[in-house]
Amino acid sequence: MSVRTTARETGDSSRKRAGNGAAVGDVADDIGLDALVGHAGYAVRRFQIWIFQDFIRTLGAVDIRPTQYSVLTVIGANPGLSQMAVAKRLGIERARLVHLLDSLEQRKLVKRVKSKADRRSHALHLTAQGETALAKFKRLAAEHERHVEEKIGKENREQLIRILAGFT
Amino acid sequence: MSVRTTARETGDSSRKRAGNGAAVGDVADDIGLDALVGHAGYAVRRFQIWIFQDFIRTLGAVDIRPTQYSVLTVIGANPGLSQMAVAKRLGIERARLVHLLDSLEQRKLVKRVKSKADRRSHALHLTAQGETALAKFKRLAAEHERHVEEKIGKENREQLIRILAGFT
DNA sequence: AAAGATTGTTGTTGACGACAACAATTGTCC
DNA sequence: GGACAATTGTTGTCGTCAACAACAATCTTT
Repeated sequence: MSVRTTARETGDSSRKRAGNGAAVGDVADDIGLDALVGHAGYAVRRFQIWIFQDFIRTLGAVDIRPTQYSVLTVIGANPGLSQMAVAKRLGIERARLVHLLDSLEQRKLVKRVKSKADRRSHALHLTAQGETALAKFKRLAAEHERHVEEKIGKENREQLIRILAGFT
Repeated sequence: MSVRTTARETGDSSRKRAGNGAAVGDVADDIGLDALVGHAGYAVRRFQIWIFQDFIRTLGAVDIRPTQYSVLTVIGANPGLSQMAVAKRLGIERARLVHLLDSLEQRKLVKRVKSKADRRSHALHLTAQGETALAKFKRLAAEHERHVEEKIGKENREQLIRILAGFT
């Protein structure tokens, strides 16, 4: 199967599958992906890379990465949560959350308050500075979301969110 | 594996947006995500993690990870490609591809043939063993794809692939 | 032929997920 | 009430992965 070709290296060769049209263009030199098309995971991975890069770039001025943003958002919406609760909600290891919070606390965006109900745990809160900062982050995140719309279309973005709502 | 079976309890309550329905269930204890809902990137990230885990698990018996599969697929469809061409096509660093190929070559699935046209580059080919192995991998990948269908629905999967076709 | 670009390679850095072990604390069971 | 198990935050290790930087060998350009 698929033995033919002398195919010089970089060279195009193989008249490929014209049916698709366009595609990334930037990346696609013109090599036939064939079997890779139709794999949901591959498309999702590539899209996820793109969307994260845009997020990081758009929020670059405030130096906030996607994971940090999700942590701040959850704490902002649910003040007093324990680290365990936040970690479970976002699907990240509590060990990883420690470093994330160390960083955010160092930047005075979050504070760990010793819980009196359970002296093992910390109640997480945004600082006043953290609140105003998060408001700014949200505006930038909204801008990023507009980039997504421009990229895949307004309806497609909504479709996407609807389809994947179960994973949120 | 390692599907942590959520223990009860987050001691939060705070009933929030119940309108969503279902959701992951495993993850969502009941903490309001609020602003996180509506962010395409977050949903995509969570979905991508799920889909990769299923892929890795489904192809676990043959010890093939998503990136390895994509490399084999591209080489199988375009024999003779250079490492640079494969890397560019898949959007991975050529430095990273070196290790990937080292591994695949060690397993006798791929061979690097010195190109006589350009003595800097290697022409990549599947070995005979690699061809038959890839056929098996593709059957398992198809099974994985069926898992995706079961998870999000047949039409939704097709919608997804259609929406993200530009990134493939 | 000299200067510059490309290819494969090695190495480093940092974000990230998965685990394991630990002290402090709480919960449970007898 | 007290021994034992479970939970919480923490530290550390390991492996994956993207992003760079540097390098030797080899084109390509002038």
